[in-house]
Amino acid sequence: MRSYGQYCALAKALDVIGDRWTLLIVRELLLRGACRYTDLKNGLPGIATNLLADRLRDLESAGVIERRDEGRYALTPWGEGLHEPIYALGRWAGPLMQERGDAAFRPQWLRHMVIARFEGSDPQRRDMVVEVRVEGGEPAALVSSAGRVHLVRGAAASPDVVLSGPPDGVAGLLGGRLSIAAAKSRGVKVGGDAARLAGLRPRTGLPA
Amino acid sequence: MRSYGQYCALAKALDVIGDRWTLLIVRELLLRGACRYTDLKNGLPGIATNLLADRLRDLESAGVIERRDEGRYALTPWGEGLHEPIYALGRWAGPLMQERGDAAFRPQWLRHMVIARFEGSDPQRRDMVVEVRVEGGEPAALVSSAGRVHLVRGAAASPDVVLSGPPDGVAGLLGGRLSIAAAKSRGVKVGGDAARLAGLRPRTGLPA
DNA sequence: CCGGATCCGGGTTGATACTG
DNA sequence: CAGTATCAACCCGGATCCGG
Repeated sequence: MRSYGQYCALAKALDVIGDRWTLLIVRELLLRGACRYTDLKNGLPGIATNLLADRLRDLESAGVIERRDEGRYALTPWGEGLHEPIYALGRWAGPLMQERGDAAFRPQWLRHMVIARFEGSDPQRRDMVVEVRVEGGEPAALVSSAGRVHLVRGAAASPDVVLSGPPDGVAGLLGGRLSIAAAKSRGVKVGGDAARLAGLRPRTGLPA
Repeated sequence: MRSYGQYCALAKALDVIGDRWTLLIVRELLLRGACRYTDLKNGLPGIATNLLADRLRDLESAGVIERRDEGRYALTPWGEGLHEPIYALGRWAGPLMQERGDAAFRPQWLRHMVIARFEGSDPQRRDMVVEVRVEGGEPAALVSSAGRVHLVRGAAASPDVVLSGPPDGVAGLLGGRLSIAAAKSRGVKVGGDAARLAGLRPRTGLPA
């Protein structure tokens, strides 16, 4: 990318990650850890293969990613630091997630939404396990424990709540944009004690 | 901009602010409040006039900015929400600010750097006034009071410390990348009790 | 001077085909 | 699997021009 030529931190940041597709590549690496070329291509529907190769080269020479064993790509420690701006952007764009339309979806992106909303520790958070089954993806378990929320792969052993349905419905409910009733009307099935979901307590602005 | 067509909050955010120059326009509006077209053009050295007009149209139709009285452009409440991701990106890019080279500089960007590093309240922060005189700009006063740091226009009445010199030296010192000695070797003059600067206490990760 | 609009050359992106 | 090659379409940058 052409540099903005401005002695300003934001402009310098955009010199590195401002190109088209670049930040989405970092998103995939944040979500999934070290990835192979084909994993990235699959997690970035719509990218042209030459652009992916170009961006990976640029990111590596900028020091954001590095090549690991077996040709895997991974973020450097500095690259991991893009965590904060990326999730901040995701939270900002929450209102744009109302309609899915015909946009592509990958189940791993649900993890992104959960991190954006429940990141950090909240002592008042209730312990619980929510099984999440989004159409077209493998099941995952949202685990709230010791004040923190995680999303792990695989079905839950004994979930308190089970959520299943289309991506936009499940995402709207987990993202706090849809009430349980509204989510149901979008095709989401809620099993178990739905009222417990309120105990997840989304972040208010406190990280760490 | 062409949409990524992905049902992911980050991709949706980039659909809106991912175009070249767009986030820098928002930076100027965050720093200076409502701006006229010419103010923006001046704060964005290197932008082509047609691109500025295009971006302003796009941002308005997306709901990020709105036109006020006398043709001024201002952020909407949603647009103001870009504060967090923008300053997070600025903090991430701190290491890239080592060398100024021949990059353009505007004195108002110093404010951006101060916000990125000292944003939020810290009860252990010491009260003080630091006058900042960067070459080519009008003087400003960095005021630490009641745990918060602000940068206001104009010379200080009775500053505890006076900083003056070239942009990269002053920015390096305020940004924590240069020691006082290193900043002096880059042409920064430090008047008053330089040791007091340590009492500013940069943010550790706690907002609000 | 302010606030753009128009035009054009060159660079970037996107889609597809191809290769070790 | 992991890219490279090619080429058309689009976007960006720079210059110029125009109405108030």
